[in-house]
Amino acid sequence: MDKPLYVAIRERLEQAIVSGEWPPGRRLPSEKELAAEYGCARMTVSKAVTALADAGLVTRRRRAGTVVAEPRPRESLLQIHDIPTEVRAAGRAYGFEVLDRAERKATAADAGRIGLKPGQPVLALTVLHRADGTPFALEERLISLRAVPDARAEAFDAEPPGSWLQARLPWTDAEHHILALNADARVAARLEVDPGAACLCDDRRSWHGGTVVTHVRLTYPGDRRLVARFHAPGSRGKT
Amino acid sequence: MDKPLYVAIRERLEQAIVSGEWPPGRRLPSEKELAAEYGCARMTVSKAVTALADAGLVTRRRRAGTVVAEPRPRESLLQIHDIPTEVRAAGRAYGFEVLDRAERKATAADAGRIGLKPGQPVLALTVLHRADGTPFALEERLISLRAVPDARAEAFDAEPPGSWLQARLPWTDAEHHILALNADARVAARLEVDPGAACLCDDRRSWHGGTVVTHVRLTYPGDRRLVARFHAPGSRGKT
DNA sequence: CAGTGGTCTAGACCACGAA
DNA sequence: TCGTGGTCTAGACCACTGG
Repeated sequence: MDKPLYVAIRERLEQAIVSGEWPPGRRLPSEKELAAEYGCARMTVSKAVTALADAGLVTRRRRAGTVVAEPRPRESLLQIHDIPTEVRAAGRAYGFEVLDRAERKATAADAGRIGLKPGQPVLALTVLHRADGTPFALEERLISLRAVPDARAEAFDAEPPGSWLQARLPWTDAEHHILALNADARVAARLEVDPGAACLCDDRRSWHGGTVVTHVRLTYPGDRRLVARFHAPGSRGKT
Repeated sequence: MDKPLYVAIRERLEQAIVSGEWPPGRRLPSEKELAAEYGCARMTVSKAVTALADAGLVTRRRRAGTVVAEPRPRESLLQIHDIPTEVRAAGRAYGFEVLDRAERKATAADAGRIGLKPGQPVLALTVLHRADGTPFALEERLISLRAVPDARAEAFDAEPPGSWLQARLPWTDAEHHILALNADARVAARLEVDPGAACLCDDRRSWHGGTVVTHVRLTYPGDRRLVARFHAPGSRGKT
């Protein structure tokens, strides 16, 4: 695996948190205990736990120790952005259907969207996400089959492509372009909104290491909110 | 100031970079040199420079050293989001006008927006930003006068309030809520778009340390894009 | 090859704040 | 009070890569 020890420690802790094994409020072992557990210096675990705190997964206070943070509000977090998780977190039933699927060589238009050279094999998918049966988001995705050859054989019947991809090839970098559009007839029909209604588009490109993996355009009804939080580098931040 | 040494070092380097004193491509002193310069251990400067690299201000390569990064593309970066900078970076002439200004006790509606208790003194501003004379964004801002008493005496004739605030009380945390709206008559008139046109709203709340400083709603014509980039914690990332 | 950043160690002192 | 995290040291070895 070859990854730095502090990354491995961070991932193990992260896994315990996101899987729910350690629920919000659960206290983590102290740095000293973690150092003993992993047989390393305290600074190494400190680096791992500090990264979790920067990511907002845990809260650290002197004497009180490090505890798993309450999950942030119900809105879509731009950083995470797994639609099934988002819908279920709002207490709604999640469903999806693959409306269209095509495997092809990237056209010039595709190439511009995904950031690959024309001619590279891609998988194009259109997916509708639903919450309590109501259209929630329309997803138009391109997957680089060079980066993810397994996608060719995947039916995407158990999991939508975003979640499937995240499990196999988690992104290391993502770029979102966000814009507002008036719904055209096609989008209005899919999302069951009035033609001309303002919709929010999130064009997202994801990399794994230096490789472009996927491009997705998510179109939401306009009253949906995207939420992004930023923490100025090096500052201690708010409570 | 009592701030940690690695923060002080990061800020000094950051200052040299954002001020343009060290232009893109300029090589920074090596960690060893910086450690000698500041009279501290190499790990301390390493922490500072690593933070700059995480923020994308510099790129680091073994043997080649650390160099000031090329500034990222021309679109609004959600993390930075200074409108004059954004407009000028696109090679357009920037202008703004304060359309409305009122000092008042926070109403219940204000309180919800800015995250303060009702009755706290706030300054409410409406500002129109222009690029080459064309409306670029409509800004509706609340400033906490408890956090920024100087704002009461400021005319905002040289600088728009966003830039002015950033210079006095830089945010340490920011939360953006992004949504799409159909322009109502008032917004359409201000932005000179058709009524009903899709507009992009960025509702932003900013903190300095634990204190709410300001809330701003920026409304853009829908074809404007907001761009956000994320780097997964602990990963090495793309080129 | 040699210099750079990347990681890690085994200590240390201190400030904070819950008990 | 006293355990916790926050910071810092003065070394170390290694991987990578430009010259």
